Amino acid sequence: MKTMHKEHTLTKNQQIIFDLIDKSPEPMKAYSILFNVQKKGIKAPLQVYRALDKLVEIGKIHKIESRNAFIACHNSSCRVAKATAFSICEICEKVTEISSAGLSKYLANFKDKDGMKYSKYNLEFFGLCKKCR
Amino acid sequence: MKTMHKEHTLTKNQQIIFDLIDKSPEPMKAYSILFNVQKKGIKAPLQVYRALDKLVEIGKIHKIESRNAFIACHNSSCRVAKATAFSICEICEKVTEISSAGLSKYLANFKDKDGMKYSKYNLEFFGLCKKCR
DNA sequence: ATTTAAATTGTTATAATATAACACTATGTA
DNA sequence: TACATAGTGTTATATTATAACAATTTAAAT
Repeated sequence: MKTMHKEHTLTKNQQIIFDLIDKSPEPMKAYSILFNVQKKGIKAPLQVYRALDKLVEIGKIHKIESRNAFIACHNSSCRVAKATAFSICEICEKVTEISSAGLSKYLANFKDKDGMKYSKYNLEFFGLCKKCR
Repeated sequence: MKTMHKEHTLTKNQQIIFDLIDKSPEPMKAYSILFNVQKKGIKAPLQVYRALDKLVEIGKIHKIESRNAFIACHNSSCRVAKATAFSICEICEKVTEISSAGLSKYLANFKDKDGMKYSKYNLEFFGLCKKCR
């Protein structure tokens, strides 16, 4: 017993789909994932969506909401899908996960007018990446 | 000539759809909007989506990306759909536009690791509203 | 006033994204 | 073993969104 929280051992489908997304240089859409894993025996949308749901839940991947696409988590500070921030290039669609202690601290401590705090958030910045400017 | 920026006079379809969203206490989904405006002669999804696109573009409404739903803008400080922030209750799905000078200033000035600034962003906070706690 | 460009409309069809329902299988654990 | 929980495979369907094209309206610029 050495870890605080359970290590999620991925199931076969979850592992196949995670590996694909993790290798991809850009966010992947569900049906593109489906197309790419059909040779591995995953034939139906639901098999993909179920794996995606679980992978999002345990924080291995994130959904880019404005793009309906999924990206592997490369940010140790996003505590299990609770707090995510991305930059998105509006020309080339490159997406980068933002890893800023300052930003996550600011947002984690943000209180609205009623004094309410929110432990979970998703932030998407839009602009032009270096290449596209 | 008294205003700096053009006043967008809404077209008939845009006005019908904006009025509906503006009256709604909660974000509305496209096909729910369609159902509600069919009696006014708007019969096809595209007519709805085109009006929605335009209303989003001119900042009269915002899209709640995580919900695929649309809400009227009640925040004078969101400069034409460029910078939006919402709180979303995960139980009752109540959505509130956040109007915080501090937050918008912080995000407008946020620079990533490469020193890049993003003028446009969308932030969605999740939690439980007062009623649901 | 007439022309022209730009935006909007109406329409049919279809693409893309996502879930319901059900029977079955694997896995962990009491 | 038996029980609960999570995952699988499958078919069907629901939900969200856009393509393509012809017609019409609007704005503004001669």
